[in-house]
Amino acid sequence: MAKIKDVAAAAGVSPSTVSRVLCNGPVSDKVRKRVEAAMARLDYRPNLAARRLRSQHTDTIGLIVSDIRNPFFTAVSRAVEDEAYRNGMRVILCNTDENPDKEAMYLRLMQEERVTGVIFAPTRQMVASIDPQALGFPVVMIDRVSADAATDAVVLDNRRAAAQLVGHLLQQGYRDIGGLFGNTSNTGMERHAGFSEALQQAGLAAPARFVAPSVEAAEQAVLQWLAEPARPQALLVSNGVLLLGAVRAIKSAGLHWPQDVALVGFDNEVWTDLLGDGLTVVEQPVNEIGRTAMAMLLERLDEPERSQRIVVLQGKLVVRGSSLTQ
Amino acid sequence: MAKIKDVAAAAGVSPSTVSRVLCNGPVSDKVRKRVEAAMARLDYRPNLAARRLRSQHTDTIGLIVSDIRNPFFTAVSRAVEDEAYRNGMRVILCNTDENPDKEAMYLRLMQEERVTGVIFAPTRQMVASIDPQALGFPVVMIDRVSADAATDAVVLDNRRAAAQLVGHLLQQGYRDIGGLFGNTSNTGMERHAGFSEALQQAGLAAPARFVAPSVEAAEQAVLQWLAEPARPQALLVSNGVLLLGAVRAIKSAGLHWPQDVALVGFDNEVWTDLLGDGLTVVEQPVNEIGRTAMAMLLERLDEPERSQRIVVLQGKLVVRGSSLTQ
DNA sequence: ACAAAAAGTGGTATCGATTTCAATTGTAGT
DNA sequence: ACTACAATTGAAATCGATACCACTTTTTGT
Repeated sequence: MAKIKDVAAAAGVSPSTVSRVLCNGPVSDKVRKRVEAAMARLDYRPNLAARRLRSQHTDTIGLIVSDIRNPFFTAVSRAVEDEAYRNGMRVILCNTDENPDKEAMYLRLMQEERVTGVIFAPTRQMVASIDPQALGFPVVMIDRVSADAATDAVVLDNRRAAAQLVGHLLQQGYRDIGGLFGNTSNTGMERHAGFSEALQQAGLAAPARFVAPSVEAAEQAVLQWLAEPARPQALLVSNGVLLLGAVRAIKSAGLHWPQDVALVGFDNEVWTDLLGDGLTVVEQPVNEIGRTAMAMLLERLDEPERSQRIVVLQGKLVVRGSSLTQ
Repeated sequence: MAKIKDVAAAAGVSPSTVSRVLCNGPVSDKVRKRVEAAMARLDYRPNLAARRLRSQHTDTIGLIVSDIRNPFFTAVSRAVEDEAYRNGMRVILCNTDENPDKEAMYLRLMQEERVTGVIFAPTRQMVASIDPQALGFPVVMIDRVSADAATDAVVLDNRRAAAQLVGHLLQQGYRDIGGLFGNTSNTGMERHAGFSEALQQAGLAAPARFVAPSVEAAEQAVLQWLAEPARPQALLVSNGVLLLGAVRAIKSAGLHWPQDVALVGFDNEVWTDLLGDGLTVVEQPVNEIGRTAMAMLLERLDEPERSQRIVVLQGKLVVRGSSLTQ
């Protein structure tokens, strides 16, 4: 494969000049044409490893999420990648499965890659132990981070969103409301806080359960909960994955919403409007989260000393049949 | 950030020796311990760009798909990444949106990255024009490739799967069967072929329509088709994305399956068993496709001269209520 | 037309690792 | 104890680009 020296020789110029053509440096039009012709003739491809080593910037960002199969992360990652490629950067995607060891391993890998920056959806545990300053690259946290975090971050207003769902249920006349939350992420904790506060303000109990962030765990938990005598009239579920589990549980118990149990949740996934009269959910602005995270990263790179910033986005309440008493 | 020379100095050895520790070369235990201690003390992280440049292998593979938000590709990509990281390789993910220009651009990028290999789900257009030999790295095609392709590939037996669906519909007594296919991928073409053959063998017409691979396009097409006087009794839809569009169309037309129109399709997505009595689909072995593609790539790297191989996997017919006449 | 400034070009060092080859040390056999 | 051979180690070259500096050529202003 041709290298820069070959191109230089073929075009009758020095390697420096070829490099300048590649990087849009100052080159006369005549020479530029000649060099470009030589590149085309030799089918030249600059070696990115060499370029990165010498120039000391990798134009690569890391995106660390729990599981790309979670539609929330799928959507965010697509937005991040589009924005990254648009800015001439590449993305390395890592799935941690909510496992702090994997998180640590991938952060280490990011250091070896000398990435320009990282967008990170951490577990609760990692949020507590991480020191973003010591990493050597800027980090923008998404999801799963409390509003007092010590890094740049893009988050949903989780408390408010949960409170909105509770408010809607109260308005529909429900009083016996249970909450199901993921036990590994900060997001779950925040949504739980909003849920509790809203119910307490109404003078009601706020029974909550916490499960591992998987469809199966949620299905199991909801099945059991619905079989108990003190089963709630309405269920609030803290994300799309758990919501799917809840749906499966309710169906396999032979129950129906909203008659037997009302159901509301997070994440407006493609199937939420197809089930019966639809599921009431808070929709997260997934594209905006991804785009904003990438934009914040770029701004931080531009201006390393700017003060840390947290962007709080609002969810959108989408009311459908699963929570309407009519 | 510490470099290999610093570690060498701190451990009182030469850079070569540090390198040998890094690469599991021959080093005495005593020295290895000393070097590892120095690495830990200095918080050393090898620079992957430098290592790649010198060693001439990047341990990076490219994964080029149309859109990671298509659940089929989401699942495949997760399988590929797991397998890759397990083998000490990294993955660069690219979304082409079925756009041949983007495909070409990303292939070029892969060359600049000097990737070890690529896993690629190409459009029909690209399949026709690409010369995998000229790329400089091995390619394993997935999905979207006909059985006579000139590269390694992992594909579903699309003809047979489509024929299976048709067979099932025939057995249920349907005679008026329409097919909806994506117009950009080879997959759509193959499934159409299987569909046509099966119906012709039964002496029946095989009305087919082709649309852009998006939910909206499918919804539009199905809405229109169902409004025509000669509307089919049963509809076969060629992938999960189009299937979602068909579901939306049937719902918004106020129709029900299987009474008004039977519906069968591809891709066993999470929501397919939640709608009414469920949708009959052919499930693709998504994990196996990803794992196999990665494994084939590794084998090819191991043995560049082995003869080209195509692995044909079988789909699994999952019968649900949407196609049962009872 | 001339000085000063700007633009274009080439030579060489360098990024941070691995590789190659030579040198040294250690080990075993007789 | 001496040779032969294996196991470790170090010195220097190298991967393929860019950065820096010096030099030449062109442009600009007066």
